[in-house]
Amino acid sequence: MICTNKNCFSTETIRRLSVYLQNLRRIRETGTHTISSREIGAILNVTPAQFRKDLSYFGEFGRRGVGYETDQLISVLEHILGVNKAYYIGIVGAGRLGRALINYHGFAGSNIRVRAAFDVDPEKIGTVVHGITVYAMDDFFATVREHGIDICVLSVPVEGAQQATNSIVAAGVKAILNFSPVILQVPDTVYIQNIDMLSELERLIFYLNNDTSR
Amino acid sequence: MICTNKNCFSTETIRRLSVYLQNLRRIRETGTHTISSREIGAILNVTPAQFRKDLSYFGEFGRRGVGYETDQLISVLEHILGVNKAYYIGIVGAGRLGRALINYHGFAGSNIRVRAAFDVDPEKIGTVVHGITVYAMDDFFATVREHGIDICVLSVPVEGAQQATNSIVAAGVKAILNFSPVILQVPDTVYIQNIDMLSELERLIFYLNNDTSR
DNA sequence: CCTTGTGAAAACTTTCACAGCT
DNA sequence: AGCTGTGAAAGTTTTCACAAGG
Repeated sequence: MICTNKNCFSTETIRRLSVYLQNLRRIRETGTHTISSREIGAILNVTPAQFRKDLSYFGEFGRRGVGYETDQLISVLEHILGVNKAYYIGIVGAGRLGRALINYHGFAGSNIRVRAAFDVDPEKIGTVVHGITVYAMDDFFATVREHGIDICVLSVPVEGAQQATNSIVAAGVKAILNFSPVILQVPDTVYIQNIDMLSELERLIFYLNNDTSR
Repeated sequence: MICTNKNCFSTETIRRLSVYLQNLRRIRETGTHTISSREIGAILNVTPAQFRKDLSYFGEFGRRGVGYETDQLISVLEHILGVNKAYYIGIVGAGRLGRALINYHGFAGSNIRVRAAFDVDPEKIGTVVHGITVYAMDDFFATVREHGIDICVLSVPVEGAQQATNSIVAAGVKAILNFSPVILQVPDTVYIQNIDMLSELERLIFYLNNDTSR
């Protein structure tokens, strides 16, 4: 549950808004100028009512009898999410996963920019991966300042995850995307999203074992 | 909502059980033989009641006045999730992300084994990445049979995602972990979990912009 | 006749609070 | 005294269904 000064809505609403945005960008490429909640629902596997409700927390953006204008809907979503300005990412942990993320193609078309990477391994420090320099964790604080890092992606091994998190918090970064399979302890002024591949896979395994016929 | 022949419970329950399992394995390493729901709750940021409720759908595993035996709890969770036998993974798309996943360290200690990778790029086909051969998508069907692939991880670029999914479905694989930012269309006999980095980051950006003081 | 926006209802999930056992 | 297991209550999210508008 999230409450702004205007309204309260589900955290899932925000996740879905981002999914709507990404997919509408792709839909726009196909030359679709107008789209209804029913059409969006069919493409994104969401009920039309869910889509309309999600938007309703932020205003009225459609035309009755017609639907939504693709362009307008995209700017509305960008504005709601706040992604109409650039955000700078620091990748903490320049192992295989970290290096893959530096060059992640899915950020294309968004305002998210990877600006720096960090590691403790002297072999990696100073190397340049796809135009991004790998800095020492010792220089973390200064480098975060210098590059204006807004969000850190944590891709270090489990053992170092909490310690790296402490550095991130100490440097004043308020948002962390965590790929390590640990629950990080942070003050509640810092936002965390966890991406846990193992638990997603184990969930799939549960489904395979329990034909929860849908 | 998931219903087996015994019981109904939240899909979130399953996700959490997997998180409990991973963390209990780590807790066991520290020599903890007994643990209470209160202690687990503090470590994993879950209410003790939530933990007990999650388990209650599957039986009674604790001792009143004492707590849970770590070893026993781990086997119970492995058994519930069905991860006490090995599962074989095929990585579809051997780009940067795919290659990082082939060597993903987080699978250590689990029964999840990467067995094969696939790509359409002739440059990549036939190469061996950390002991895993990259096969041609043309050989997908046969290779899936040969290696007994249970789950496919989809790490191809957006443009090829639906087509690759169609091959996966046609080959009879019933579970997909999807890293591409598209909603895949599959028959409802196939289970999908989506991992969408961009939407997780955009959610963090929303939080940064709306101090939803918690 | 089609589609949006939305209160109200339904469905689902979490938390409470306490009986029951060690 | 301390902790589990759980029905019942509270809280949250989704869906329904329809008024209002093009």
